[in-house]
Amino acid sequence: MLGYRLRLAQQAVFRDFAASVQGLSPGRVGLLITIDANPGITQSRLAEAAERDRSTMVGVLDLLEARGLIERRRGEDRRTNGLWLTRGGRTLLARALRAIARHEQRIAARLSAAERRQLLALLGKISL
Amino acid sequence: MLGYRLRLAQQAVFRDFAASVQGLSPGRVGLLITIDANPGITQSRLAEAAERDRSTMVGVLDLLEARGLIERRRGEDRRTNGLWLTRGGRTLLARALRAIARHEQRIAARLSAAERRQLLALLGKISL
DNA sequence: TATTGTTATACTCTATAACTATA
DNA sequence: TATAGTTATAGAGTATAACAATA
Repeated sequence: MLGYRLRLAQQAVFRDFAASVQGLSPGRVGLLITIDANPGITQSRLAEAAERDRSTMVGVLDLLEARGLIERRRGEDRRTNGLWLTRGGRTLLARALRAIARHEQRIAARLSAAERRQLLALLGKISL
Repeated sequence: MLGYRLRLAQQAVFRDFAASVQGLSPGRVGLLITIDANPGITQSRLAEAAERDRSTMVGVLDLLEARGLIERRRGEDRRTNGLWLTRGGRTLLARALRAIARHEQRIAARLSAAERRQLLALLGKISL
């Protein structure tokens, strides 16, 4: 029951996210944020941060690179690729972050400030 | 933030579910429950109930049938297949439901009764 | 004409194993 | 030997389009 209701709520929030941040899933935004905060991060360390296999990253980064959002540059350790946001990537990330802020406000508007705090606290207790 | 925390909580609960109910995902259990409650339900109406395309059902039902959990029987409207749980399906469903009850108790144990009610209410407010 | 189950096909997201180039 | 990126492959889980049988 709780798991089910949790999933419904998560899906509702996800739908709102997808509708407001077009063309960038939560996971992709997370990658862009991580790269933005750690310019030159290698693919493997990004994969660790996202808790994904490094082989999974390859295709995702291929897509982000093909869309002109990120750049791979060979590191001084020539086995590695450092990752950077392009100008376009920074622009899109900034736009996505504004959309996410509006999205959060829309979700938060369904709750009072106290309820929101409560919900976060209760979710924290469950997320062992 | 809220969406993210929601996802973490949902994943934590899902992990506990998967660990306690081996070999049957929440979605599959839902199908067995629906068939159990509606013996002879057709594939298309089951698909509607699960909010999936009827073509998606085919493969899932093939698997459940191959595992001997369900039976397809041609309906009097000979375009349709009626679905029934087999004896093995009923046994496994009963076992899964007991495991789910223990799972729910384990999750609920992280919250007081009042907190649990609160959480359900707050999730309801979000799940528009 | 419309519906049911099915198939062929495809897309997303994920992983494991093995390869290559470097270290 | 060990690591980084890559490729081939696979497996859930999902969908759309088209087809045969039936209504």
